[in-house]
Amino acid sequence: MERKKTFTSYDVARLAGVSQSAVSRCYKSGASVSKKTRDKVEKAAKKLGYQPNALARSLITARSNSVAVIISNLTNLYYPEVLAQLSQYFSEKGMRVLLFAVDTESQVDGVLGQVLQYQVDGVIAAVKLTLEQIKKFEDRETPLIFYNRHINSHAASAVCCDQADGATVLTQKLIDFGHKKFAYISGPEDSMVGIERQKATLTTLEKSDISDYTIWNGDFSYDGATNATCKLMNEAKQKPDAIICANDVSAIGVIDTLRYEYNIKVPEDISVVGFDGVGPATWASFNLTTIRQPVKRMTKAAVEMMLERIDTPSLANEKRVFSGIFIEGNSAKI
Amino acid sequence: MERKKTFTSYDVARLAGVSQSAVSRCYKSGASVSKKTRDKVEKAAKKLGYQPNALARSLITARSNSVAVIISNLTNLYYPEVLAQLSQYFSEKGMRVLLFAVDTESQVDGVLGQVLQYQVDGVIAAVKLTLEQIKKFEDRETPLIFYNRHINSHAASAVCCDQADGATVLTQKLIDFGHKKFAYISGPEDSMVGIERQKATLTTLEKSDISDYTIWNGDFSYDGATNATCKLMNEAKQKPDAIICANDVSAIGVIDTLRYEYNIKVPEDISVVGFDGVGPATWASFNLTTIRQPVKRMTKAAVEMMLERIDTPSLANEKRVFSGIFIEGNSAKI
DNA sequence: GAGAAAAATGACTTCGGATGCAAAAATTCT
DNA sequence: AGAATTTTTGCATCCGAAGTCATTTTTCTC
Repeated sequence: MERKKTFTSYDVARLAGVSQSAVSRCYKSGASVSKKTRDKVEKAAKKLGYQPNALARSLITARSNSVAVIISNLTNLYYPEVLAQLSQYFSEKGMRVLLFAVDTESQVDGVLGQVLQYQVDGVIAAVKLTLEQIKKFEDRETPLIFYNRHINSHAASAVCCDQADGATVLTQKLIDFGHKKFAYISGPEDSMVGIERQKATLTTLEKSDISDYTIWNGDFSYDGATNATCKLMNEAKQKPDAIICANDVSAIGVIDTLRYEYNIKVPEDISVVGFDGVGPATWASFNLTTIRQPVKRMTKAAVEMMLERIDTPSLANEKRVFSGIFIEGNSAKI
Repeated sequence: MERKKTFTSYDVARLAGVSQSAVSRCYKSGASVSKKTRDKVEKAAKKLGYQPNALARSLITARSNSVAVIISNLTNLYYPEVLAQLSQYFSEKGMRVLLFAVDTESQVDGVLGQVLQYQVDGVIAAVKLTLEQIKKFEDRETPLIFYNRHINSHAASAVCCDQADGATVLTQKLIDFGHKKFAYISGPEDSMVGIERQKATLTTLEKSDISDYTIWNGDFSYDGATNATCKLMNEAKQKPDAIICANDVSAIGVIDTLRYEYNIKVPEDISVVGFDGVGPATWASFNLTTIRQPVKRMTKAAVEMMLERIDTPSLANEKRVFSGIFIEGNSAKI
């Protein structure tokens, strides 16, 4: 495994007849270089196809210009959009994204070591971290921003969509319309987002003295929702007239199952609502009534907060909470 | 911007009462370290929360253990799955993914400089590159593997799904069933994949002396397909009895439009087929008849080829072409 | 227990670019 | 033109871990 033959600043310097420092300065904005030297260097660099070695630079400047993005479940339909946006915005700011896609949140711990080793300037985590794990970043003064995960303590910054608010709005609208019997298709038990949505939903129901609801275990997935729906239809004593789903993909699974397995009309017979506002939610087959998360604004906020904190590590932690946008589709009578 | 206070191998060495070399050796498998020293070092490292600096290591070893993945369009529904798999497999092999998500392929050129600067050990490109761009990687002996893009010359390795074969199978099945009048919803003009599928489709039709087909411009997207379908239904002299779509998302757009805008039954009145085998294709609403790309096998192959070439840069270029899998759904009479 | 072989260790150098500093060159001012 | 500035420039050093090599320690053999 012999070293690759790439050119270094010394090669450029030799060819241009200047010192290595001069070459280095040509790649640093605001450095003092005469036009003559700059021309010589640029010409030589071009001739050799020279590109500065970002690793060497990072080693000395202690800035890698890269950010780790830790995402739990890229097949979730919601996250790819988030990732694309983050990547886009960071790229515009001259930062690179080092992707850590974990299958299950249990893999997170193994990944964190890697994250630290790569000397990333910051971390965006769309997974849960323990306080201990958070502390590791704190100790290093590496800014950490959660995406759609709160942390009880104020140990880290976060960008979130207001899950509770969105769920409340949705539920209240269903109640106001006159729905009486509810079912809730839940997310995975260990999902913070799922728990918040569920809690807000149930609270809202109970505030209106509605106790006629059942909860069925989905897991944010189409298949999970399908199973939950079958169970619901087979086991529940009476059919609900509204089904509130933990996310859009679940809602889609529910709708499909109702329509194609039980020949039930949505929204005529049963209303179904989701949460997220993913692409397929707008497809004519579903035309979901849902809460859309303002992904662009959220990711942009995350990137901004990150850059601020990289420049000024002492900045206090901050949480930015965005309200979801109610989308009136045609999957619920509202 | 003062330097972050992280511990280095010297700190560990001092605390453990050994030399820096000893610390370094403890982190290299197969190095010669006595148990006593190793224990001392491990204890000290743990106490300080020491993590080796991957940048410094990469600088001296000329191996960054990271791979650039350049992807054009993460909102495409097909790519997130690819990215998740790549990330997963690379991670298992101890490699990191540096993500370069470009919006349009015109952004690629700007990104390539970055890719090189980061000293990635290899590049997976799901975008088109010019021969000149390819040559840059060749010059550096950085392995380059295309994903679902051919390059005419043998200048680079590639992992592809056999677009032509898949399209041929699908088309032939439709012909064999007895469909006579066809429409094709195309992909973007500059998409290699789209062109190959289209060409194979048309060739197959013509081989069976079918000239009764029309082509409508989609762009791999739901909305594009919707527009194309409306045009088709409004402008075509007679309705097709089969619509072949450049990808699954288009097919879904077509089905929805036919059903909800024109009240046409699929597959009873018109057959619709797609290509890719994305998640939503299996949803009950669509139950698409399609060709599924074996994404797991393809990404695994890409990762394997990459690791081989990183170890042995002199390896000849190689193309691995996988056949798609015919999925008989219920969106086409076949 | 002496001698030979093997294993472990640390001093020193290296990777490639950035930067402080002093010297040199260019510019401005008397 | 000469002095006083200001701008450029190059030398030397640094970042943090890895590898080379000579030296020391341990293990093994007879």
